[in-house]
Amino acid sequence: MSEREAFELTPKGENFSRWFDEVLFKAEILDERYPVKGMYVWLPFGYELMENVMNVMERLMRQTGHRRVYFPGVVPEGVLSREFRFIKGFEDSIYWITRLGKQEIKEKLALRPTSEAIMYEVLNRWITSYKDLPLRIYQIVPVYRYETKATRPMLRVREIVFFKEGHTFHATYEDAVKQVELEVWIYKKFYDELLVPYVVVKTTPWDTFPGAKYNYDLITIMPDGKALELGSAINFGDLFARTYGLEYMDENGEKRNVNTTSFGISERSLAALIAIHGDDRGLKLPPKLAPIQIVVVPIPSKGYEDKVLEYAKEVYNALVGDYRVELDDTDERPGYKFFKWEMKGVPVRIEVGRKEYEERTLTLFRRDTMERSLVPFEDLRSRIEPLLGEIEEEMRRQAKEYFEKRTVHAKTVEEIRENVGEKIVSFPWCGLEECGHEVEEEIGYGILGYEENALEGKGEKCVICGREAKHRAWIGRSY
RNA sequence: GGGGCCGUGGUCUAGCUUGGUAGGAUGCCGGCCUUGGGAGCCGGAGGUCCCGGGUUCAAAUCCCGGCGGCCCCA
Repeated sequence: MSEREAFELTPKGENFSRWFDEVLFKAEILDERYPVKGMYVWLPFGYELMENVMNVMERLMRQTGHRRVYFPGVVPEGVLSREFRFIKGFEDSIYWITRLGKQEIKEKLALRPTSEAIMYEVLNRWITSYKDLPLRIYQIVPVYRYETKATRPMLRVREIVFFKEGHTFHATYEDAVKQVELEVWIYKKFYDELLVPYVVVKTTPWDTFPGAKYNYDLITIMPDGKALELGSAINFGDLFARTYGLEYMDENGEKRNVNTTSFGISERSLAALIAIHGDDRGLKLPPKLAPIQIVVVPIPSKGYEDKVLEYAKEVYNALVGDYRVELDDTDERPGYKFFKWEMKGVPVRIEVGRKEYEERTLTLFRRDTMERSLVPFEDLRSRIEPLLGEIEEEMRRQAKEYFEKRTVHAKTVEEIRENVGEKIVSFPWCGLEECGHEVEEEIGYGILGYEENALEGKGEKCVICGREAKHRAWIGRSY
């Protein structure tokens, strides 16, 4: 990639991986040239975008009674390894601190791979009575996981920078069940706002997070046909609490175990947004999340340089304060600026040249459809709001179409085989473990999860045993 | 986990087979001319050739080891 091709991308349909790496760099989301594998520099534009994404989630979290906290980023080995089932899923991927300055350390410290152990260690002092429950907290911190597989920017990293993890504590199992339903609701609202399509599935018992009763995953599909896990809502029941001595006293003075859940998102959510909506010209950002919603580009011509620039400033001033707007008065040529702002996914561009100055009009360009329209200056403010809404609706429509094109419902194993790989395939499943395993063996991929009772009463038959199917299970390649 | 490709001014690269003056493009700085979809011309600055060791009169080039990056497959 040379600077000459600063605004050129490998076509997305030709090589998605390459397209994705290039767009992250050229749209100035990440600088991938940091000399530690799997760790990347977040550039200002990318950071602002990610902040906007996180703000959507934080708003939802606060609305539903979660409060932000901070727990330390290192944890002693003894605390971390107390729960064997827990560490089992992570033991190969932990970063250990084994020295302090020149001295060998007495007890190794781990960089947090997630924060359950760190929090639970302290929370048994916070929670003593039923009156302390429920407790809902979250934090946004980096977590470290030594990925042994090939790393990928934003998708498979060794430092997850924007890990937003919610942890909740409840008196009863039923309360925890309700909480997980709330978490799924939060996820849905969140990804609806990101314009990222998804399916919510329960994971199979044999693929459930170690130490969990069950968990729900949100799954989307990347342009290369692979499933990407977008988030997980986990019900631990009292399994974790028992290990860490999390107990409370109920109304009758009896000791009981706390029930806990956790859920989280990361920059993968942004990766999905970028991957699904971007095109061969770069990013396409939802108006609500774009760091710059509107860019004003003056197009000077001989003798009109000052007048055009003045007019462009007038346009800028009419919008600033209500919108995230930028006036690009840099000394570049218009064509260069067009490519640049399209790469960055700015939803609306306002072009202002001699013609617009003389007519007192504006040319509006929308990134999603690449269409231009001419409007009188007086109509600008009344036109811009509906336009941003239209762009969002169009992007939502495109996302739906995208998802439908990459999924299919199969009725037989043969049908699954014909489609899997290219698509993510759903199929009727009776719910029996042996039937699930048999599908996985026949197809060669794992079941991603199932939509619980989605097919109840629909008369569909399990693809293996032919009995009445209860669930719609999903299978396919995944990240 | 298996296989493959690669590392040279800020960026992308030529040179490596056959050891001998590091070349180009782009970007950057100054100037001129321009501006409706990546302009052009003139001048200028910018280099531990990823790191360590070895072979050699001589290493970007050959050998060994390490580090880092990318791609494909599972």
